[in-house]
Amino acid sequence: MNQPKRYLDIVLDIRKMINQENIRPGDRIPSERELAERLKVGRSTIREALRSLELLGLIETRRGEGTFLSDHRNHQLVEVLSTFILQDNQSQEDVQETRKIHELSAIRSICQNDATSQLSVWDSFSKCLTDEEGFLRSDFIRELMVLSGNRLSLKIWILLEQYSGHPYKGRISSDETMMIKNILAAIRQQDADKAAAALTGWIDWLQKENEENDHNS
Amino acid sequence: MNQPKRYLDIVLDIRKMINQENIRPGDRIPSERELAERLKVGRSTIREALRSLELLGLIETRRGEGTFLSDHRNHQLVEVLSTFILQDNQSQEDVQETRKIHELSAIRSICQNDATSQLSVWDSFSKCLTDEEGFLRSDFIRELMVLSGNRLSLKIWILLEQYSGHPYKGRISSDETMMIKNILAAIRQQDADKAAAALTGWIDWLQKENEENDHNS
DNA sequence: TTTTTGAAAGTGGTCTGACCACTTATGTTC
DNA sequence: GAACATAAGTGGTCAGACCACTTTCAAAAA
Repeated sequence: MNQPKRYLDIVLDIRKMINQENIRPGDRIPSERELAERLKVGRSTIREALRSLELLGLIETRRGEGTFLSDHRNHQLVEVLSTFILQDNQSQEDVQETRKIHELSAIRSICQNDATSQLSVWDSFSKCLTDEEGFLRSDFIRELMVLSGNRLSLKIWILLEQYSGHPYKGRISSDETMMIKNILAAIRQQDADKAAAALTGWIDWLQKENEENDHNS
Repeated sequence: MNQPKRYLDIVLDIRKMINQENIRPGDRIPSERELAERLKVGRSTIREALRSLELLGLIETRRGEGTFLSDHRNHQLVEVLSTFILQDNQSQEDVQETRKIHELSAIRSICQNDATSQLSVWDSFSKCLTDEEGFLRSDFIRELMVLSGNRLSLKIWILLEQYSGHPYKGRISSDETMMIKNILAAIRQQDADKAAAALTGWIDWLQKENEENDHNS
């Protein structure tokens, strides 16, 4: 009777327990030893279930303190999945392009925000531009991703940015200031197509820049 | 100094091992006992890492046979996650939206292909439409993702599609045939904006459809 | 010879008990 | 009352032991 995985039942039992005892995100769940006793299984089985849930970002464990129900917004699974997905996808082009996909979608999304959100967006960016000292390209793009409001997309972008060799390292040059101002202007006008085009221009320009640097070095 | 989780390192070690030894989906990976010896950790630690990967659908374990690398198409991830996470609106919306991002980018990319590629695209889709029996919505969208040529984007999409509860299950109804024809027409005209708009229409229509079904059941 | 059988080896599944490292609560001392 | 030391509780890890199951392969049977 191929007895199907005990730890999977445990996962469901734990979920049921969380429901019944009204455990909320951030609360502590019973200790491993207590769970083992209550569910009448070994502690190792409990741990296998918990580790799975932890990898999914559903719970959080702190040594010496306990196990806590997470507010599963972490999307931690992306990090692990990505290492598996990207393993055979050495095609750098795919990574670059996918990163661009998320960036362009983000700026389009921002353009479609309502006016009040629009205002805060403007604030964030113009503050960045005036602060000439130490403001990096990656900060600008990251701000873009954050403001789009899609946290999953942000997480994916962070990973892709790392995997594609940090294309946005370095400070914003005076040449680029104009491009960025064009991007901001398009956002202000809520013109998604124009903003996307302007951003594409900057990204491609940067990429060419990076390639030249790679050649020289 | 909070020693970072050992089993997470193991996950990465296993990934590296898979890479180095060129283990392909379907192949067997070393036994738990061998992994424990090679990585110099206890078997229980190995198991915690493997259980996590199993829940993610990245590997498959068969008692008495061994552990096998899966072609990440497994369902249990969705089942477990949905029981935990379905309540959380924000993250669900993020997943849906991110999936849509990849779909729209794919269709835009296809529209920008050259004429010869365009032709084969047309072939693939029209063959799907004439084959009325058993042609599923997911097949159409998947074909879209494949034809875009970005394999990384395709892989991410597959995961998101599972993670968001298989929104494209079911056959294409006669109502939808018209929408799809509009999409194909836009592709033929290489009009990216039009194609994206048409696809958005279909996706949103489908989403509304799914929500109604959920209410009824 | 070919087929059947069955014991052995190998694998994942589970349990137990023992430490370790860390945090929190408790109580003691100053 | 404050500072410190101790104990209790918790997750992290390990080793060893069975169990259930599959595969293998050599011995026995046909």
